[in-house]
Amino acid sequence: MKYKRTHYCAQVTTNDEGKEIVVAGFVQKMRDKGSLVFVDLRDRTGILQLAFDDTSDAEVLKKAQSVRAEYVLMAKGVLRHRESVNPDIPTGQVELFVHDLLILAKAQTPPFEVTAETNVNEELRLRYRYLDLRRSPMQYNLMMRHKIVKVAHDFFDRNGFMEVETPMLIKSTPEGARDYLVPSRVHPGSFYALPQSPQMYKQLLMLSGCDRYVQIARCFRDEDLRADRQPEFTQIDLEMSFVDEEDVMHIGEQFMAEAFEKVLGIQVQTPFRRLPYQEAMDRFGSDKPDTRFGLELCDLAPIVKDCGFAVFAGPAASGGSVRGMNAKGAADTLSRKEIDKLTEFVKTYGAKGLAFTRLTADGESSSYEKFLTDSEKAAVRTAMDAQTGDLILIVASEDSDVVYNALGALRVELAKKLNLIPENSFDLLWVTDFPQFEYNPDEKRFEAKHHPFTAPKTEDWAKLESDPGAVRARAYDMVLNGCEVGGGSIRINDPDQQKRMFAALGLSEEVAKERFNFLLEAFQYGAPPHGGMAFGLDRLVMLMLGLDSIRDVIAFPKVQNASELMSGAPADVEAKSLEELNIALCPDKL
RNA sequence: GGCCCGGUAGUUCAGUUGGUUAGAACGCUAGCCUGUCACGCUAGAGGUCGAGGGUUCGAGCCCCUUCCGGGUCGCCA
Repeated sequence: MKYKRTHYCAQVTTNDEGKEIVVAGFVQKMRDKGSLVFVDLRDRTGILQLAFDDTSDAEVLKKAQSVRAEYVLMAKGVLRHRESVNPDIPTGQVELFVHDLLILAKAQTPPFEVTAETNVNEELRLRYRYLDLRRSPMQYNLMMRHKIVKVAHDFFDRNGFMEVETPMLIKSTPEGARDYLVPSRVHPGSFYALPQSPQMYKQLLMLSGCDRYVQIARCFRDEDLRADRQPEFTQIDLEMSFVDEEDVMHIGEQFMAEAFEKVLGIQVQTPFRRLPYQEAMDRFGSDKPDTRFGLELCDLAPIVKDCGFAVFAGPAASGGSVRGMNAKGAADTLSRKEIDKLTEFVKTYGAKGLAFTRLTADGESSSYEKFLTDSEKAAVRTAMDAQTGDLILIVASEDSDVVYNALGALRVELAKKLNLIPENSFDLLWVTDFPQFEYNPDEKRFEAKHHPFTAPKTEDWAKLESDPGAVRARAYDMVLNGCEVGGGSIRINDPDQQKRMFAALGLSEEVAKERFNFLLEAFQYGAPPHGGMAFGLDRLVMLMLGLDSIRDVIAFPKVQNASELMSGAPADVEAKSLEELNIALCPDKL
């Protein structure tokens, strides 16, 4: 470098006027007024105007006139007060009158304008991600992500956690999400898996006496993407020895409080509210409820179990579920047509339909009240606290999960439609007392809701074999604005108990041994009681920044079909590479 | 795997019941301009209408298939 940079663009202030300074960056914009030229120079801090005129060296002026958007420049000059001030930018009082200009790199015209507000198709942004990342909102997102990670390093260090790296090439365990597999060259026909989480390794670190572990860990799950889900993502992963739920949750809350305070300057109240799983489901139809608004669910089964409307009476009488919510004051906001749309909406969650009563000031209409007696009709209205102007929405199903899911989703959809969600608000809570198991009707067996290392509540061990559906886990999820941002549990630390858990999950002793022998074996050598949790970093950053796409907080994200548009990954490999790995492709399946 | 939405200059979009040579803005190129900062003025270039097939005298528009991107259900211990 001919010169050393002395200032970032937006760091200069009126106090620097008269000083000789050197700045470097990209050309945001060039305005050529003939013998008066302005160049807006951008670096990651912001923009500084460079000025040239006919008192400039002729060569320098000519060079300035030749620059184009996104050229890379270094400029040496004297900072001076502007003749005409621009109040819209932080450096709008000053400009750099340039004595020497270095064009360090030329740039092709970019495929889209590199400006803060861009309206461009995301596909194009991702194809040219390096240009997209030059934009100030993306710079901001990456910087905020960095700050959250920094808080994590500092906070956990201060609290006695040590960072340990766990392997990326591990043994595949077919439980849970689909693994990404990596073929082994030296073991033909064998595969590593990329970790879905460092779960077993961090438990082994507790057994190793690390006592408190943390890792900013990359995790991989070969499942379909969503707006808030990437196949490759980052967890703030932690584990602690000699603790119970309270200790882990306390650390988790303290970390969140520090992150919000140091990164956003927002005080969050600790301890967070706690909601047992069943209450969350009954009131909000979700195990990750957004409690920033009402629209709570109401159980109508007791009222309609004997009614003449089979759609309600059937599920209500036979262990299914009939629940509703009252969209207060929405009778006029939502037309029949929009209610039909909501009906289609709940159908995507497996509901057969959406019953409604619309109490507009001009009159009442209902899809189901004609089937009820006057007293049943009144009882439903009373239970829902229905007044003129309200809209009652009801879902009934033999499958309670369908009712919870449909209404849980409908609740959020309605809140958005009716603008019930306060902006810039953060709602943090714990959901506790999760069921240990989830019944899988296809495989006709119970599966771990969390994972197979989660300890059941002490008093529920007795029901492990006799009534698995009633066993509650020592697990907890942290929920932020209706999204799961973290979760964890107290783990099983006794090898016999762990074996018993595997058996309850339908894993034969042989299978359990084959998959988890190293863990079971390790536990024979004395595992301290331990537990931990993991935060989804990407999702946390997204929510803290009020964004609705996880891709906006990941430098180089993947798109819906799990490919990366910039590099084109995944891609074919040379036949030689496959040969080396003893891998043959099935051409008819490609 | 299912459902929904989108794909027209470099970009964002418009494009009438299917009808001549597919438009606008921004950007780009060239020229002019001493206080611009959404600079201004003048001129200009720029299109396999995602791709393939079909219907039709005629397709950006209708039909089928397919590719790409987004949302979502399933899936995500």
